[in-house]
Formats: sequence, C-alpha cells, structure tokens
Amino acid sequence: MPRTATITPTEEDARLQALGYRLTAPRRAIIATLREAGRFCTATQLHERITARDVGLASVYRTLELLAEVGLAERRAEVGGEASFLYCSPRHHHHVICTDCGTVREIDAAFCPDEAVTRAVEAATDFQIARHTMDFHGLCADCQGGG
Amino acid sequence: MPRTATITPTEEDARLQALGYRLTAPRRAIIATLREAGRFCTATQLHERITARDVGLASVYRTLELLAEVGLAERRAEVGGEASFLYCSPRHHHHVICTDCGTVREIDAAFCPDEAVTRAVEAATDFQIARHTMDFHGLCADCQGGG
DNA sequence: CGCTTATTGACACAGGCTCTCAATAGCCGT
DNA sequence: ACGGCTATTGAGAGCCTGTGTCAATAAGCG
Ligand SMILES: [Mn+2]
Ligand SMILES: [Mn+2]
Ligand SMILES: [Zn+2]
Ligand SMILES: [Zn+2]
Repeated sequence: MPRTATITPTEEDARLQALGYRLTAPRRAIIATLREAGRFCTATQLHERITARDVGLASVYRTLELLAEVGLAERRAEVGGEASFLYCSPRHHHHVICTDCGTVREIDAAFCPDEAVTRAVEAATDFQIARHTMDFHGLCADCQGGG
Repeated sequence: MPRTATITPTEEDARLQALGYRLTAPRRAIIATLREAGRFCTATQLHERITARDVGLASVYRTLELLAEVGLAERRAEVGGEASFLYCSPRHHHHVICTDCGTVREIDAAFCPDEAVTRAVEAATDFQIARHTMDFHGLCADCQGGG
C-alpha cells in the first residue's frame, strides 16, 4: 500500500518527459490549470489563477510556448494583442466552441472529414494533405436558454 | 470608350463601401497587397511591401483590424508575438495551407462537412452549431519535389 | 466645386513578451 | 538515498508590437 498519495503523472506530463523535458512543479501547475479551464486563456489569466505555488509570469509564457510547440496547446490571436492558449489532448480531435461563454469541448476523430474528402481536396489543389483541422462554433447547452 | 484605365473596385472594396466605410487609396493598397500575397502576413511585412504610396504603419494595423472585423481577413497568432493576417474572400470557403512555403489556397464550400455531420455533432454535444471552420495542411505542388 | 467628416500619418506611449542571470530543483548514476 | 550536472525557474530590465492622440488630408455627397 502506498504510504503517501502517489502523484500520478498525467498523460500530458508523461509526453513532455518522453520528449526529454523535465517534469517540474511549475509546469504541472500550468498544464493542470490550462486543462481545467476548458477554454482559451491568456498567460496573465493563468498566472493569476495559479495559487498553489508562486509561478513566475515568464515561466507561464515559456511553458505555453512549449506546449504549443509539442501540440498540447493551441495558440490563438486575441483582439488587443494578447495571445490565448487552449489545452489540447494528445489525441487527434476537433473542437466545439461556444460563441457566447467561450467554453470549449473536444470531440473525437469520429467526426473527421471522410478520407474521400481529403482525396478530393488533393485532386482539386495538387496539394499533398498531411493533416486537417475542423472546429464547430455555436451555443452550448447553458447559453441556449437566455437571450 | 474609357479614356483612362477605369479603376474597377474589387468585390472586397465594394463590400467595405456597402458597410459605410470610405474607399481610400491606403485601404485599397493594403487589401490588394494582402490578397496578392496569398499567405499570412504581418503588419510590418505589408508595410514594407507597399511601395506605390507612403502608407503609415498605424493605418496598416487599423485596416487589418477592420478587415478581420468584417470577415475579409483572418487573424492568426504568430510565434514571437506578432500577429499575422490572411486575406479571405467574402464567400464561405476553406483553406489548403502549405506546411513548407506557407502558400494558402482557398477551396470552396463544396468540401464542407456534410450537414449530417453537423447534426451528429449537435447530438453528441448539446451545442447548437452555427458555423464551422476546416483547414487542410500539407505540401503544395511546388514543395513536393525537393526535400 | 465646396462642405462635412471619416481617415490618415507621425509620434508618443502602453503593455505584452523576451532576455539575462544567479538561484533552484529535476534527473541520473552510483 | 546521496551528490553532481544542468535544465529550469523567478525577478526585473528592456524590447517591440500595437494603440491613442491630433492636426492635416481627402472621400463622398449635394
Ligand atoms: Mn484541441
Ligand atoms: Mn480564408
Ligand atoms: Zn456557452
Ligand atoms: Zn509550398
């Protein structure tokens, strides 16, 4: 029996480690906070939100940069010049984004465009398609009620 | 017969005008340059590229902001904090983006996800889907040859 | 062809993001 | 478990993108 609660490394943590990056407390905090947010977050927002430990703002930026590089986060341009980041699970997936409250939910590859579509695009463009993105925008269940 | 070459307002120019915005020389230059680039461009890049007239950098920023607002451009976050803009035609369309040289080509709505897919996403998520985005990434014809 | 006023360009300025560097803490080998 | 190597961190200075201000200009309209 484990004496103390074993800190189970999440799947994302493991991925970072596999790529040779050190699994540090600040990184864990940032990743967890971003994942639990379930929406696009700015570095400042995450920095304010992390309370368990004193994480420097520069480290938040550095980690977000790293996550985007590795594919665990998606960077988006925000009006006002401040970038936003969304947590992305390691698996291929797509997004459903609420246009009202900003909530994001992942949907799995079952909804991917048919292989035939990709072939058709290749035929029409002479591109050699390697990957795709697809997002759906609309109102989440909570935001459909009120005006 | 026209004595001088009539400057035909492009479809985008007309759209701006219809929305009550004035069709100025700087705006035309910026739009034309962005459209002809056929790729994501930063404000600085566009500013350097516009030679026909002396356009202020602030005006480039303002126009790009306007275009994004109206739907004639798509804003993207770039590594390094500088935002990039891609010209987007007024019609609904999707993108094929070269992962090597950055060239972007539009493909039309014929490749849209089937209506049934959108319905399935709605059923799976309880969202009310209003619109979607879909981009394909791969190598353009020119970039497939060499390594 | 003038009048009205949206738009421009220059420049000052704000704030997001990065760089530097000494201190800290993962990770590995023992 | 312990110690060493070095990636990583946090603080703060500094850079650079992007915005606000304002007088001058020009688009649109009668
Ligand atoms: Mn995702
Ligand atoms: Mn487009
Ligand atoms: Zn919502
Ligand atoms: Zn290419």
